[in-house]
This record gives sequence, structure tokens and C-alpha cells, in this order.
Amino acid sequence: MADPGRAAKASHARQTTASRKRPAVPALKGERTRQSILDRAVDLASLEGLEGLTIGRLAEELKMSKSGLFAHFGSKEELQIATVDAASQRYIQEIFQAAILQPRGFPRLLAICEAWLSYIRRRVFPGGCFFAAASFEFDSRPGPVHDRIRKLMDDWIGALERAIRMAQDEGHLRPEADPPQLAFELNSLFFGANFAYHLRHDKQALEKAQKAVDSRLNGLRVG
Amino acid sequence: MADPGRAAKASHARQTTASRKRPAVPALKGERTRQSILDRAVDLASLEGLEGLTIGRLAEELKMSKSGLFAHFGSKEELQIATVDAASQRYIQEIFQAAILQPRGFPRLLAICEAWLSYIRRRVFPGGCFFAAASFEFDSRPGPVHDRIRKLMDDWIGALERAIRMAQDEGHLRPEADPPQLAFELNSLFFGANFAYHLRHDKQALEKAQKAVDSRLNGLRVG
DNA sequence: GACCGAAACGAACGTTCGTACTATTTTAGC
DNA sequence: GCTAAAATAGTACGAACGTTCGTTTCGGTC
Repeated sequence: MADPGRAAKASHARQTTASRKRPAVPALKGERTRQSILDRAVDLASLEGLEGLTIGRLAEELKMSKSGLFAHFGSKEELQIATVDAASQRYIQEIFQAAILQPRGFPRLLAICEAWLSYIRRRVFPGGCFFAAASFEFDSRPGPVHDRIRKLMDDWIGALERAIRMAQDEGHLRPEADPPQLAFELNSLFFGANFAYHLRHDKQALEKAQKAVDSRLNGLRVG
Repeated sequence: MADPGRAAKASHARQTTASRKRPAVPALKGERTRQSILDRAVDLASLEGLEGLTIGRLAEELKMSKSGLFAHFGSKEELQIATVDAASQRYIQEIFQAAILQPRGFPRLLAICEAWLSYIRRRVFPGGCFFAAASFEFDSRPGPVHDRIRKLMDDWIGALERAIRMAQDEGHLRPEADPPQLAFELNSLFFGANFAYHLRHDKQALEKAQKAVDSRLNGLRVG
């Protein structure tokens, strides 16, 4: 570790720039393996945390060599960032895919909330919401991984606020409702549901959250 | 690690039973050092997580030897459990000490909520709420540490529900309010505030939570 | 001041971590 | 089918991990 800059070099230099676009359906074998690594890494990290995620353990589960796996990323930090990005794709897919089909305004906002709770119920990540866990794990660990998580969470809250504003614009939601305030409250209920459901094994947690969301949104609904 | 049972033995056999009462003001030197170790351990674990807490690092910060520190606990797991217990004492102190002075019913319930937000503002734990972090870190890691955290969180939610019921018994809060439901909502707002405040650096997070708490409680208040 | 258990120490153990270098196999394009 | 490139494996390294051991220092009691 005398020269950390050397981590990004040789055959995996291209992978150290996270901005580089990757094909949705990978043509090269390397991309396919990389994707399968990340799939497993996301699950593992949701269970053990991003720090608890270990290259040796991951390689073992995938029946490949540590060094072969390592070469895909060049450093553990790059693996963590790639894992966060992969989790984000899954997250967006699960939360927004169905919701975007709903008509804009109140129905879409409600669909997002329901998708979130359903995403916990369906155990999209085996260890509970990946980002709730990652947020708490990295909230006081500065560095690129922290920054990435933070950006994604800012985006998520931003998307929630936008959905709220859209419902106002459509005339479905009271204009005096404060989007950042409401987004904060909804997100709190989601994280709280995840906490109660997974740590406390409160089987009614999702129903409680649903009820709270419904009554809060209905209270702001017009008509 | 061939015989994990051997961890609890010899001079620290007494420390392996967490139920053993410890004096509030320690007479023996050993107890005093132990307390100072735990004080630092709690802070460190709130920043780095309970797994990220390492004996070597802790010993270094306290300027004592790894082995000397280790002897106080007998295993890392025992250290983690002791750290959780120490954090719980601090938590209870900070949340309930002031609130218990308020008259039972609505004032006390509100005082608990305000104490919680103030506990985040005053940075009682440098890395944010210890138990929010620990809950997410251990929600899918079975074992004694998980069990201890879970029990404490159950106790916390239970205390919240009791405060709500008390407010109903005093006639301050509508009887149709559902204590588990309301406790879930309040706790969600607390954890959500911690998340927004620490990870997203949302300086208004605590005000948002306060506003949400106030409007929810006032909506259920009688008179 | 001598004694003795408690407390702290320093050195070492075996293991696992992330990472580096090199060699071998597999793949993709001609 | 050949060949260069890409992907994977193999091996080794230093550092840090939790833990053990034998020894030394400390603190309270006669």
C-alpha cells in the first residue's frame, strides 16, 4: 500500500472510472462474470455490510480465485463502489419500474410508496434495504464510497420530492404541503419499517407503515 | 479457536456473565479502567461500527496493551456486548433523565421526543445514534450481540408505547390512538432524522422531525 | 516492609485481510 | 485455426486481526 495510485493500472485501468458506460447485455465474457460477481456482492453486502464483504469470501462463493475476481476491480474500494452502483440499479428497478406506469400525480406517488414496502416484503435484498444499511454504515466514514452512497440517497429523496410536486401540479395534493418535509416523513416511515421488520421481526411493521403513509397522504389529498 | 468455551475462564470468568451487577462508582482499579475502555469503545463503535471496533485500535487510543485490554473481556464478542450495554446506559440517561421530571402524560411523552432529537443535536454519540447504527449492522447477524441489541430496542419501543398509554390514561391523548402504531411512527421519525442529519447533512432534519412529531401528537391531543 | 492477588504488559501464535506479481488458460476477431 | 488480448489462476507478501502465554508491575492488607 505504499503507492495506492498504482492500484488503477494495466488491464483494469478502464474499470477505475466508474463513469464509463457498461453494456446492458454484456457481449464479452468478462462483463458477464463481472455482473455475476456484483449480483452476489450486493446480496452479501446487504447481509454483512460493505466492509464485511470480503474478496476471499466472495471468490469462494463464486468458485473462482481471489486474484481472478480481484482483477475485475483493482481494489476493494472499487469493488465496494461497483457494488453500490449495482445495488442502485436493482433499487431503481424495483421501486420505480411499476410506479412509472401509473398516471402522474397522486397514483404514481402512492405507487412509489407501495413499491417501497413491497420491496421489503419481497426481500429484494436478503439483508433488508441495502441503502438503509449502507447509509448507517458509512455515515461517518469519509471517502469515495460514502460520497457515492450519499449522492444516491440525495437522488432518491429528490425523486420522492419530485413525485410529490408532480402530485401538487396535477392538483391532486394540497399546494401548501411542503415537499421536502413530506419526503422526509415518508422516507422515515420506510426506513422505520425496514428496521422494525428486520431487526425486531415485527410482522406488522409493513402494515403500520402502510397505514401511516395512507393517512398522511389522504390528509393532504384534495377532494 | 478450537475450543471457544475456553474464552470464559480464569481471571475474567466473572465478566462473562453480563448480568453480574457492577458498582456505579467503581472502587477497584480494574473497574475504573474497564469503564474508561468502554467509554472510548462506545464512541469508536458509533463511528466505525461494532465490527469495525478493533481491540488493537482501542488499546492504542487508550495507550495500553492489547493483551491488557483484552483480559478485561475475554473475547471480542464480550467486548461488543459490554459496549452495547454501556451505550444503553448513556442512551437511557440522555433520553429519560430529563423527561422523567415532566408530569406524566402528554408533557412527558413530548419531552421524550424532544430529548431524542436533542440527543442527536448534542451528538451524544459522535457517529450518530449508536442503536440505529447497531441495529442495521446486526439485523442479519445472528448471535448474542444481535440478541442484546434487539432486546434493548424492544425495551425502547416498549417504553415509548408505555409513555403513550400513560398519556391516554391521563386523558391527554385520544383513546382511539393505537400505541404500537404511534410508537412505530415516532421512532421512524427519530431514525429518519438521524439518517438525514448525519448522512445527508440535512441541517433542517431535526426541525422537520420536530414539526412532524408536533403535528402528529397535536392531532391526537384532547382539548 | 512483606506478601499476594489483580492488573497490565510484551511477544508470539495462527488466520485472514487486501494487494502484487507472474503464469496459464480461455476467448474473440481475423 | 491462428494469434493477440482478455480473463483467470497461482503464489507470495506485509499488515492487522483476535487470542494465548508467561512475566512483570501495581495496589491494598497484614
